[in-house]
Amino acid sequence: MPAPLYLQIREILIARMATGTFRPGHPLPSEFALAAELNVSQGTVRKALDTLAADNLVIRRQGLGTFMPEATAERALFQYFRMTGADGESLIPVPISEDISTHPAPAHLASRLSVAENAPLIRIRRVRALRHAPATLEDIWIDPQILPMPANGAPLPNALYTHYQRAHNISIARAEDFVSATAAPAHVAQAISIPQDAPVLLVRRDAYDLTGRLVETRESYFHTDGIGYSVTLR
Amino acid sequence: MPAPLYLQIREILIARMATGTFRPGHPLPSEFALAAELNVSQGTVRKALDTLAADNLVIRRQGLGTFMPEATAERALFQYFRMTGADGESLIPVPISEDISTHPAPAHLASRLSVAENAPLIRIRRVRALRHAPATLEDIWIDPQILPMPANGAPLPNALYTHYQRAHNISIARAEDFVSATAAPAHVAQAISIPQDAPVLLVRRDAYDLTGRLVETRESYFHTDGIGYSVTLR
DNA sequence: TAGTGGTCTAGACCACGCA
DNA sequence: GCGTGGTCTAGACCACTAC
Repeated sequence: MPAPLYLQIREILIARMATGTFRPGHPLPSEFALAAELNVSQGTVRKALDTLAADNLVIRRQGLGTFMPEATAERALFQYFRMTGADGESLIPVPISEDISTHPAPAHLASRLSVAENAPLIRIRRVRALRHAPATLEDIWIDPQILPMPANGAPLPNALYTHYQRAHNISIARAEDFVSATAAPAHVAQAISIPQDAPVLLVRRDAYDLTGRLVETRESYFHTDGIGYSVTLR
Repeated sequence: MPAPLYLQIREILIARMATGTFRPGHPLPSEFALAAELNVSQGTVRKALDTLAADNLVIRRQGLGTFMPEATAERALFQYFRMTGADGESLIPVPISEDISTHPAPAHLASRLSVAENAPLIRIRRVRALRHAPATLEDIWIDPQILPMPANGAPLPNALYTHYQRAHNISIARAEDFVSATAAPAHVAQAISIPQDAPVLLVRRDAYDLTGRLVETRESYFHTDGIGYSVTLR
């Protein structure tokens, strides 16, 4: 049995976003235009667009159109940055330092990123502040085969997802977080000025693009003094 | 400007679930029956039901009907228990001990539960195992004015949300989690057999019913050895 | 004013679960 | 076979945005 029409339409639209037929920040064709082109009714296109909007893969604005989302810093913050104050107040991370280098893939990351053990991986290590104090160290690992990067030298844009989208037309569509508690390793403790072995949050994140491909994995350590990972369950 | 019809219908249906007109585990009237009764088209009822289904407030089953969800143990696990293994494997908590008592509301909880400081609150302290080892201690706080409980004595059902729904017709509709890392307090360390001050996850949860009222707040400590809090962001 | 998405309706047919 | 929700269509009108 074939998939329902509106899901077929959905996949077509996702493919067009993934391949660059539609461009981030730009409107998609109108519902009627898509319906005419794809030989379905406008209601079916609407249903496909509604499912995409529910997954934050498009943004609908009455009177304006349906837009492919742009990976702005604001969007990354709102959608993917989950750290807040104890009362839910939103926090803004401020970059302190950043270091790009290449390393052989550690065993526990190689399988996650589907590369051979010891294959070269790019590692971005950065320290950021929350509430004017250093609070997090992150290691971001990417496969240079998917996302080439200046291994040394050229500065990196503030929001990485913006870079992925602009330079490589890779849009982050979904992230899986795994949150645990651990004792701060020495390099983390030193970077964010806390005692070694102090309790810290460790957030492991796998980020996937529109085609479902894993494009980045990161390990973020957070000092959780009046700060925590917030999420709503329904 | 009035709210759209389908949102008005949505609120009516929520109210009927909250007041017991619809019963957990039972089907709602069919789309056509509701449409006829509420003087709207079947399509409008469908849209209202779709938004409810998206929030897990009803369950739709083709050929059977649309059901008000029952707060079963399985459902509580699947929907609200976020702890998994490092590879995402789901874990099942096994009760080890449970203790019900009454305490004056601590300051930091009184405001959250909207009761006076030192007003009597019921506290359920329980210890549970994951993978056959004690792994979590939880303190669950409720206002006896909302959810009366046998302060001492009578045993409690395994799944608390089941009890809320069966005995008081209160369905949990939404939960807000705030996850941080902390050093294990003495009573936690002792209960789950880890060294005092070992890093543990602390999950603070506020749970709301169908009317948006906060009915429970809990603080859960987890030993995160190969275990973590998992969530997908879109 | 023109064009977009948002709401609402009406009706047809399909897929599923059960008696 | 019957009743349920699921899909698909067609068309009308509203609300918002830009020009």
